[in-house]
Amino acid sequence: MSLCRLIQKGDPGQSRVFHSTPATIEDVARIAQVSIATVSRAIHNPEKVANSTRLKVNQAIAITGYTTNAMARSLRLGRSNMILVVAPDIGDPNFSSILIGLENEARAHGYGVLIGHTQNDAQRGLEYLKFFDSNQAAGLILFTGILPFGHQTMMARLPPSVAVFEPVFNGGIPYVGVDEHAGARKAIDLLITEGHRKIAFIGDSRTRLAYSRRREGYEQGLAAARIPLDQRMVLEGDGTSESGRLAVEQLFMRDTLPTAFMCVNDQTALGVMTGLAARGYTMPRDFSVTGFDDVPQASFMTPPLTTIRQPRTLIGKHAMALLLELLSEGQPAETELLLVPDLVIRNSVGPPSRQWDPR
Amino acid sequence: MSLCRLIQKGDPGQSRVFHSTPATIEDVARIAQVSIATVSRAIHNPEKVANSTRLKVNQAIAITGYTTNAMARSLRLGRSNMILVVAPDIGDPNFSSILIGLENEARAHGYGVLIGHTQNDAQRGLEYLKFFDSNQAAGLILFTGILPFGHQTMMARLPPSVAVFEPVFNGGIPYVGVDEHAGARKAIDLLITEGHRKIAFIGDSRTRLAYSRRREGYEQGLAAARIPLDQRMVLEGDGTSESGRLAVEQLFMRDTLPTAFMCVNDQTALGVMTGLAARGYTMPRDFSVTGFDDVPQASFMTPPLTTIRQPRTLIGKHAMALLLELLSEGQPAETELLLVPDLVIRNSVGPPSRQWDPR
DNA sequence: GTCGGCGATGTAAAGGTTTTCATAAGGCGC
DNA sequence: GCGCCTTATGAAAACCTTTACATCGCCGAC
Repeated sequence: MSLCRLIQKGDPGQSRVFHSTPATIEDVARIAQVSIATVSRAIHNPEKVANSTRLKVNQAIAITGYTTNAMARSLRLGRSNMILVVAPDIGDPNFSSILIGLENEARAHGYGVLIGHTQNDAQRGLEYLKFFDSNQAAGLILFTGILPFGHQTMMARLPPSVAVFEPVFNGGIPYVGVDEHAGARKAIDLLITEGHRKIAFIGDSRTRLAYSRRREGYEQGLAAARIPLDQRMVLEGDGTSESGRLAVEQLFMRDTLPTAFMCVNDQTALGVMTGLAARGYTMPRDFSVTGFDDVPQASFMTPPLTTIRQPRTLIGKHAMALLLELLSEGQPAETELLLVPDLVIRNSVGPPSRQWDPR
Repeated sequence: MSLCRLIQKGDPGQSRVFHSTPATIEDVARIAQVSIATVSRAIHNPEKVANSTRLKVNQAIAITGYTTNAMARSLRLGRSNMILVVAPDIGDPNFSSILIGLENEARAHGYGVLIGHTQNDAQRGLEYLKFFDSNQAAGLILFTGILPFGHQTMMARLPPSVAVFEPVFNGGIPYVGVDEHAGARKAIDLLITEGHRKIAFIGDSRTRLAYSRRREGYEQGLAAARIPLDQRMVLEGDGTSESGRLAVEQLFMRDTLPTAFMCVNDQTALGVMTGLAARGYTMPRDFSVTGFDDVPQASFMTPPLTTIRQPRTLIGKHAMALLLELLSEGQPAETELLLVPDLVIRNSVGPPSRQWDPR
């Protein structure tokens, strides 16, 4: 009779996999002839039950195909095993690779990944907070440094969070990203090694830490090579390819042209190359160009772009690990984790053209 | 005294948003001076409570900032408000746009989107089934026509599912995707309109319905223009750019060359164009090439690829709508929903070169 | 032989919700 | 004025788990 419920529930003609109602801990307890408390312990604190009992329970679990009901568990425990990942735009070319890292790490620890995108709409960002209010998510990954709700007001209710890819402006939120300095240095050092001395920096005036850090890397690289910084060579765009094109136009209106363009990101680099191509120049013969990020299109540009690759999947992995640590320890081991990005050499960098640098 | 718990729980110096413990339905009931049953009804079946009572409850909800605990709700209801989206590879260029549509539609209906990727590993696919066993997800969206677990065995336990982008081989699973026939017709018709008569089709021999349908579209287009089908013009690749390059090599070894290449997807088209460029030809002067999908790189190819755009976001939206309908109605309204894709004209198609078509 | 302590297990409460069933009140037809 | 139907509400069970506490038996030390 201890088997009666199982049989009654299952489809007798089929194997155990085809229950209409999933088995509960009670089914397991009945078959193993123990109490539900023991079953729970056998699962989550195996060292607390006798070997013989554990064996019986495991057999019963195998027979019933029991899986813990996560809803009941979360309800009881007061926390879920979901992590919410919010991005302003899921379509961001960087997003999916980071997501892979996030998801892998989460899954390895029994967590699920929930996604949301806000389209930069604070209202929509707020909607996602309900996942925390209603206990459906335990932690938050923030993409692109944007707090998806009003800044100050909401800090107090903010769940355990980790920012990824770009730090959150002004927040005390742990951050996992790339060592922008080191990356920028790799780009500028390459250009200098190729022989360039007049190197323009096409920046991004939006207040993102990442961008100013890349610029600092540029300046440090020049300084290290004892090349004086020429402010006329530093232009501010907004990170779009259009702003890259505009920067080229501006430079051509002046008397001094650079031999190379170091761009704050790949989009800008694309714009720069488009602008130069429109004027009839060929890269890297006439000008050298570097980007930053290594977006998927980078290898399809003409010429394929030499750039700094974001270790996206790795960033995701570490960010999730940090968040899970935060969740269990309460305190993050570190508040900022920077990974050193690699230089990807393609075909947009060469020695300076004699035409512009007749030295 | 009805307020005492609220005050005790809240931080008196702050607004209601900063509770340490979230309000429960009981807090609301106490403040509104009604039973918890009434509160629940006021929220989910407003027409079942008196107007005056509903008002009291709503005020109490506003005061407490109450949000239904989704865990408790799901536990009680036996179903969750999460939809699992599984893809073999999250990094797939088509994935993120579809995801946007999926997520938007889900959120609009109070559902959350959970993601998983299997890397084509059935074992990992199986792991995701636990989300259903444990009641954490109510429905499943399958990406790229792959059932992430062994085929036959698992069909019986399969949760309500909708396939997206590509139909699931042999499964009775509702499918939302693109009208491959219509799309292929748009490509072939364009080439024919430009004057091409000798058009090669570089296919994908893998058994995906999508691919054979595109080929059917190719054949129908030829038939409609009364151009006899030349089997030597139909090559089978495997959907990779490498197979596109190989197809070019094969064709050049024969006596008859086409004037245009209709490719089963953009990757193949990229390979074809690479192969042609390697032999010194320029598109579209010497050859015309079309793709299918409009992957993000398509506009960065040389020349920018004329292709058929998958209405990805729309597909996602409809797929999620279909799944939610399935969840509430039990039966899908339709079992296959095909959206007509648009032709995106860029610069890889022109009139046939005199060199190959001296007519 | 008794007692303390310890290891293994069971009992029961708690977590927050939805819903069935019962109750109560109010309105209406006769 | 009575009974019946309807409408509004409340009490309590059920969903499934985890865990604090209680119980029980056994071993070793005295």
